[in-house]
Amino acid sequence: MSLRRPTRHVSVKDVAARSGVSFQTTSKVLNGKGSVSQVTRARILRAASDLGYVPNLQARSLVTRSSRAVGLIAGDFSDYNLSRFIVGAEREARRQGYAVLVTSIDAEGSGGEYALPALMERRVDGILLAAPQMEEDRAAARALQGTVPAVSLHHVPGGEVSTVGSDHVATGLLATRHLIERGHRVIATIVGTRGRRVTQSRLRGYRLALQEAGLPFDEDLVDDGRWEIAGALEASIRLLNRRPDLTAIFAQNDTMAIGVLSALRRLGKRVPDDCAVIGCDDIDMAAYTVPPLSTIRVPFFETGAEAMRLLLSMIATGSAEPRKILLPVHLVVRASTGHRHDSRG
Amino acid sequence: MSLRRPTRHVSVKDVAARSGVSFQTTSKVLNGKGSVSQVTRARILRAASDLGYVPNLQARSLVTRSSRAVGLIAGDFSDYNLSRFIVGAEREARRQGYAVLVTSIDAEGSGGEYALPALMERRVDGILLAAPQMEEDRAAARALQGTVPAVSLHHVPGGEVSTVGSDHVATGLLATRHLIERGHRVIATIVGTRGRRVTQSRLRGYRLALQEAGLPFDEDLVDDGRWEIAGALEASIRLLNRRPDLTAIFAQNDTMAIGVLSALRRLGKRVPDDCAVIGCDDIDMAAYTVPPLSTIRVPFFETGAEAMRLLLSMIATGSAEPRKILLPVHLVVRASTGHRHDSRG
DNA sequence: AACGTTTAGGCGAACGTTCGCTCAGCGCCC
DNA sequence: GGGCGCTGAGCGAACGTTCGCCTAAACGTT
Repeated sequence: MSLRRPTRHVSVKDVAARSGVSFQTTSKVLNGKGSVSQVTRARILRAASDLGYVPNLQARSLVTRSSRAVGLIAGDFSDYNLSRFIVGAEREARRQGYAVLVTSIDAEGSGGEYALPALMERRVDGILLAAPQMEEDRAAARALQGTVPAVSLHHVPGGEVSTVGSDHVATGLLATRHLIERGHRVIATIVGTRGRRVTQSRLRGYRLALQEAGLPFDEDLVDDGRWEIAGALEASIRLLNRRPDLTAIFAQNDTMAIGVLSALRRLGKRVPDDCAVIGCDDIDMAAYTVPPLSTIRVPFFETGAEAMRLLLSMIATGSAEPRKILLPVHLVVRASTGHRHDSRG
Repeated sequence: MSLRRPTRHVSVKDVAARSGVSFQTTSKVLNGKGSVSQVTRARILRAASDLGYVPNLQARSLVTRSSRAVGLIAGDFSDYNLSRFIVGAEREARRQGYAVLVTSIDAEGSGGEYALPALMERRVDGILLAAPQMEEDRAAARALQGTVPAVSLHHVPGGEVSTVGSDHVATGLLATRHLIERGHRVIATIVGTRGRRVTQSRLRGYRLALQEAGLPFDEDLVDDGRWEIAGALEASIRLLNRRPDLTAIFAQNDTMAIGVLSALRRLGKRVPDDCAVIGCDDIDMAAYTVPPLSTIRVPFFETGAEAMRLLLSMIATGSAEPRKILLPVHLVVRASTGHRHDSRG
């Protein structure tokens, strides 16, 4: 009864003492290994349940050298997309009996240099990265080298880290192509933060679609909405000032699309008649804006699950060879892109 | 070099070997304990950094009997409110050097009976509950008894668990009182899931405000929006059918308020002239609906931080005495409740 | 009756720490 | 010059597991 600070938990030795066998035998029974007679097995199990025995996974991982825990380095998960991703990842980890240790890092990326060592101290078996603001963080990428298997939602400098994501180029392509098919010829786009890869890829999709249709690309039709409602609202106004002839706007996410709708309403423009709007992501709210928002559905939840699946398989097989997985996206048509537009170009 | 499955990490013994002292002395230096001469101290630190030593917190917690980790049992954290709460809690834990182990449980509450043992196996020092769907879960509450300090965001049967939350009665009161001050006399309310405590408390606030003003309470003015946009949309239509004379709607959260706005637009009613709308929570989007939504700001982030602070202090002091903390909410006036309404009652 | 083979369970060691005790050496004081 | 009190460092034990090896008894076989 040598008690230190906190109350002692019941250990395998306590169970052993109560059932009159060695603690190693107890361990065997509890893990279903070795050969133990029916009667002692029953006696041990009984004792364990009487005592309320809960195995100590920390002690176990000390000897097995595997914690069956993964670390998750996440950006702000009050962001809808990220949170869906995390839910998917957590669910999959749990399904496979892994614990998830989360550390979030701030928008400015502070905490990033702290997050990794903190997880390593806890001996996680692998790391899942979900913090887009780190995508150009070379220091973090280097720190990750040769530690533990890692999978990332975002790009990681060096290309040594496996990546799971959705096809952002296709996203931009499908959205823009849809507008073109609806008869639009002057199509603006509101992009997210310029430095981000997503932004560039979706923009590339946009240009590709224009090119396919033989439409010119015009810098005046691109503006920056900083991923925010307010940013997109202002960008919409600037765009319409520069190009009053535009008839459609592709916003690089649904949140910004809501800002666009807000701006158009304020300017007295009808959607989709005066101007069509399409977003990306397909957040819950997209179906309930006025008018309901056409969008490109991005499978965040599935991406998270898939990323975790990949990570756990890398842990299991010990494979370190980096893979890149892209999940498909698809078009969801709602009222904001309406029916066929009468091209006036 | 007795390597098992995964690669061996460098341990305190490796550092000791390289600097020619016993590993216990090395441990002392690394923890800043004991008395060690400057020169050996420097030598040890040098060796540790050369080798890239990372302490093993699992081994440490084995002997100290404290993992410096807390468990977080969360509902769906793609829910905005919950995610803000979690961000606040995680941030505070990190600030105090604690790791956070998350397990999410599904909407139906499945996974709840699994979550607790999973955390106990990992020997968390405390548990933070943030899964409103468990608020009547007696089995879970019992399972929590006498294990480890716990703090909850939601009510826990038995009242043995400390609770941190915001003042839901005040929320309903402030919202309704605001509408009354604006001159409204027939005020409807759209509630969330009926069984929930939040729902009941906010409804109580609503009734209190009516009573204050000498207005009658009418069941016909209450309908259920199930916390969802769609639910609130349907509820709004039912309400207006039953009571075409209503001039204001108080939705029990902003998401439902958006559904209300959507319904009113569909019915050709102007906001706030024909009908004023107020929500609760103050989600980001509230400022960008058409018209911008008046609401009651609920401090989710701060609630999370406060809850974690309480939990960690309980862990530190060993105190088990349950506390109830309520954080204040406040009114945010925007266009959806407009200016003074001409009472026609 | 002597010999393999299986079955049931014990035992020591290791995982990476922390902690408290011991002990040698040294300078200091009366 | 003997006792005292530091300082610097070592050592054994413990935390709660898993794992591989060992052994004693029981069994079946010619």
